[in-house]
Amino acid sequence: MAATMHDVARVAGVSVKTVSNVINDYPYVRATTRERVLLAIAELEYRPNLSARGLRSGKTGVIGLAIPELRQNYFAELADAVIRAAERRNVAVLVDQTGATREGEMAVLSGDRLRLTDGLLFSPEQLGQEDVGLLQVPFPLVLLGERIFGGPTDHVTMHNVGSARAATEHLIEIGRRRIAVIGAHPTHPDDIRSANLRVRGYREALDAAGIPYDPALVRVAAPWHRENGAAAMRDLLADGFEFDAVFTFNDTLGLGALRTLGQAGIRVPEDVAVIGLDNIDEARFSVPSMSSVDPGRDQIAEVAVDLLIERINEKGDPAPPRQILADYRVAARESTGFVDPVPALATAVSPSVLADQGPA
Amino acid sequence: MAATMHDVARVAGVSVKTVSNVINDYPYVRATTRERVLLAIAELEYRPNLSARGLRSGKTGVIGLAIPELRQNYFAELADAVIRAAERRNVAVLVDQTGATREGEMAVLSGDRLRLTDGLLFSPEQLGQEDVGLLQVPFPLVLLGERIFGGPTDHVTMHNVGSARAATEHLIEIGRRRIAVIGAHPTHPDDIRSANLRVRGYREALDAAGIPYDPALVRVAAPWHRENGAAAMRDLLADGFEFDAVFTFNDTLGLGALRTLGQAGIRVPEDVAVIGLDNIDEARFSVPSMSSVDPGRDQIAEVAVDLLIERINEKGDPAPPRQILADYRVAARESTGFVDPVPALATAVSPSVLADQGPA
DNA sequence: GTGAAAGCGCTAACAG
DNA sequence: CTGTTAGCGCTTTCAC
Repeated sequence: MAATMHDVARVAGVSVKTVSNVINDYPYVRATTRERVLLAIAELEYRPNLSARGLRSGKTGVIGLAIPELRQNYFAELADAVIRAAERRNVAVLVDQTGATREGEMAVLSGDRLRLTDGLLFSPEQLGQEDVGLLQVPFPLVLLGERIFGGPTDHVTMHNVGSARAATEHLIEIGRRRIAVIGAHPTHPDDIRSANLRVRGYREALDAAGIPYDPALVRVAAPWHRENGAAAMRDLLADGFEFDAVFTFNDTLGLGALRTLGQAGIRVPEDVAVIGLDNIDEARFSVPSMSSVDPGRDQIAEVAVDLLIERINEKGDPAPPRQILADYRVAARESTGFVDPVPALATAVSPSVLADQGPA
Repeated sequence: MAATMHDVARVAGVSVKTVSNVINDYPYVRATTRERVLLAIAELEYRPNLSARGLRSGKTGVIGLAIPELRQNYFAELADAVIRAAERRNVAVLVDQTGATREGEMAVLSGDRLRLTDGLLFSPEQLGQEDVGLLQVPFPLVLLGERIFGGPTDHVTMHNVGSARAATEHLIEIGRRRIAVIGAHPTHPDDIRSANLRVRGYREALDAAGIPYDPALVRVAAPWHRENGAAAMRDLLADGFEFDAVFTFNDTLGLGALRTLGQAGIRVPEDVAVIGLDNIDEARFSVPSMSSVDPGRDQIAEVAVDLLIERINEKGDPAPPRQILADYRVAARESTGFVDPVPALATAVSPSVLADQGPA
């Protein structure tokens, strides 16, 4: 049987209260007493029972992270960043996969799958703006991603319009004019999900450069998987190959498009420049290496964990929901004619806080 | 304040024991009573407090998974499989990253980072055979990977020798004779870690086919990252290019090697056939797609979770440690001259061209 | 500075 | 079949 606090107290010749004080860094403990207690702890290899602590304090020190699937690179890297951020704050992370299904995402919000967690970071992939009401849950929740805006919870997300505009501007800067896009969704024009936000950023860049918008260059691809990037590129080529650059709405689509271009014998970046968005690790290792926009994933993880912990510890009336947009930057690589930079490092954290709740 | 069992009992007009019985599917509860309790639970939106349950029962229903880094594809896919397997058994998974450091791995074993978990799945990357003693820990532990063998705990691992032999045999079957290897480690010949096991499988296949072993074709690369696969391939080419196939000890090395071959203008598979090991998702999407040996990751996850749960629930003297080897199979793709199996895709591409989105 | 004692919400004897 | 009750190990008033 593992040692309990009472055992420690007995061995150290003090009361359990004193042991508790030592463990919880209560300042008013005489140094010699503290020493004796620590000795007893070491001797007995005592470890606090976290279930008991959780029961007593109402907090477990664990947060949940609900994502579609770890095998999608983007989410693996997000989970990595979240776990690191949480660890720095002495919090553990329980990872839940929704399987990218609507039922999975609803189950997470119902709280049935919440296990021993104080709150949840949630990155939906199926739920959309029309489900915003489901975010009204009886536990601390921080929303990630670009599926829903203006909900009742804190929300940390990349800057969709800005990073799409940056990607497009990068292609324009290297002299491209016929810039295709892969990853649009066939949705209502006023829908604010990320595909449309990225189309908006793309058009803003075109407008600013005085380049006319050609709907024939904007291709649908959903979901944003490699197969669909490859297929969309095949379509683009079949339709007459009248473009000199492609902006794919994520890196996975871009890697698929690169594959098709390679098979078709089209040179990248000479004939077609390619840029993605997400800056997943893999983009550095394709042939050619792929330029991308880094949407500030590490920063998103840091901020999201901070906000969630803040909400968990919040007392009294909850503060109004906040939306945080991460900083972004272009990572230029071979696919847009740059030599690979030294590996990118974590950027400083200076999130832009949006006053209103409008979409990014 | 959230509802407790007592609230439910009061509303349903029964005792807490009955509520507990209903929740825990105790069979001997009258149907009408059960109905009344379920109604009260729904009405109050009651959720059991898992800290209390954990304290009482000594089990939390959570297991830990300690891996080097989620951003390594292999581990993301492993974690994915583990979480799925655990979910089927109604267990949650807390993911811990050791950062591929010795300190991180030791910290995990010390139990200091164990939080609310009933046991641990541990995949070391730094600890080696000499650290086998550290695996003697006071909590249920199941070892994964190929760093340590013969330890005091259950161990689930791929079949290193067998899958390396299968990879080599595959190359021999398509007519290759000068088969290089990338990924050997500069260790003692009697060391049993996976690099050596894979060299052994390679040699077994050569011997069986009557092909002489040429040490000049066996290249060191460590760690098994893309950069090192690319570098080893550059070395091989620089040394005279006297090989017609390469077996890389994991897929990541293989993708690096592919990159070098592509840059050097060497045709795959015509000039050089390539096969990896791990069968990560990414292997299906390189150019050309890369053959690999599937080491049975899903099976490893299933079995590992089963063994761990079994150990957690074990009473009395522990059974002796077991070692389980997973089944493996070759996934033949373009890099060894096979056409890809049709990729499973879920495309929603009716209008390939997006309708105009209105003014920007 | 430290001790005594209550009780967090649940499960599992045990009694009926 | 169902109710009563005693803790699980910890934190936290409240005394001293």
